Amino acid sequence: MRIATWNINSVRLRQDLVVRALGELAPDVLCLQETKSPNDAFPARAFAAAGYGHALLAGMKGYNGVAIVSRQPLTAVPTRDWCERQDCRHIAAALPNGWIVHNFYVPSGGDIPDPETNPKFRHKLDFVAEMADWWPATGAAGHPTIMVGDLNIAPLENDVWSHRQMLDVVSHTPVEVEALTAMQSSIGWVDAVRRVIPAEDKLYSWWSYRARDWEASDRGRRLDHIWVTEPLANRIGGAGILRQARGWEPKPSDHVPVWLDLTD
DNA sequence: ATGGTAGCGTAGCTA
Repeated sequence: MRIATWNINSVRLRQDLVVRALGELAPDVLCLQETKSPNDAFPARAFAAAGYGHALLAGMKGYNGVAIVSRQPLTAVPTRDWCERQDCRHIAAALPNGWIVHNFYVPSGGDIPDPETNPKFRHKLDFVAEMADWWPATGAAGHPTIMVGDLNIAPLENDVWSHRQMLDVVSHTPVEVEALTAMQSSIGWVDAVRRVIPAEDKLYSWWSYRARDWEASDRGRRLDHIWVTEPLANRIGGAGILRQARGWEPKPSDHVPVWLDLTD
C-alpha cells in the first residue's frame, strides 16, 4: 500500500502534473492540499482516466481545499469544524482494508510569529492544539490510521536549510514545533518518513517560489508529513520525497509529493 | 533590512 501527499497549489491549473505524479509514483492513494477548487470543478475525470476512479472532495472557491484520490473505493469518515470555521482543511476516508486516512492542510500562520499581534499565527497554533485535543477521542491510537498533509511546520533541525537562521521564521519557531510535538505525543503518532530517512539527513518538501534558483540555493523546508499510529508502525516500508517535481514544467507547485509504503 | 514569486480572479488576499 503506497500513500502519497502533495500540496498542489491549484488542482485545476496543475491537473496534468497530478497525472504525471500518479504515473511516476503509482500510489494507491493520493492526498491533495490547496486544491483551490469548488467540488463541482474538480478534475475528477482526468484522474479517473489515469486509473484513479474514486475521490472524496472538500473544496471551496479560491482558497484551501483538500481531496483524496484513490484506485480503490473510499468511504467518507466524518470530520468536524476546526477553529469554528468551515474552511476545507481536513478530509478523512476509510480504505477497503479498514485503514483510515486523514488529510490536513494546517494554516500557514502569516509572517510574524506572535499570536498576540498576528491572528493568522494564533489560528495556526489553535488549529494544532485542537488536533491534539481531538485525537484521543477518535480511537485512532488503537486503529491502523495514517495522517498526511501540509502541516506547515518543519519540526526537526534538518527539516530546514538552516536551523539557526529559521528559529524566528514562521514554520520553524520553537512555539510551533512544541505545538506540533505535543500533537504528535497526544496519541503517539510515528513520523513514518523519518523512520525511513534518518533525522541526520537534510530533507525538504517545499522550496519558495521567490528564490532565483530553488535548486541552487536549496533553501527548503519539510512542511509535508506522513504519520501513522502504532498499529501500523511495524508495517513501514520505503518512503521518499519526489524532489524533481519542484522543477516540473511548465508551472511546478512549490511543494513536492511525499510518499510512504506500508506492507499489506 | 529588504524584496523576491505565485494563484485566484481581476483588487487584494493568501501563501
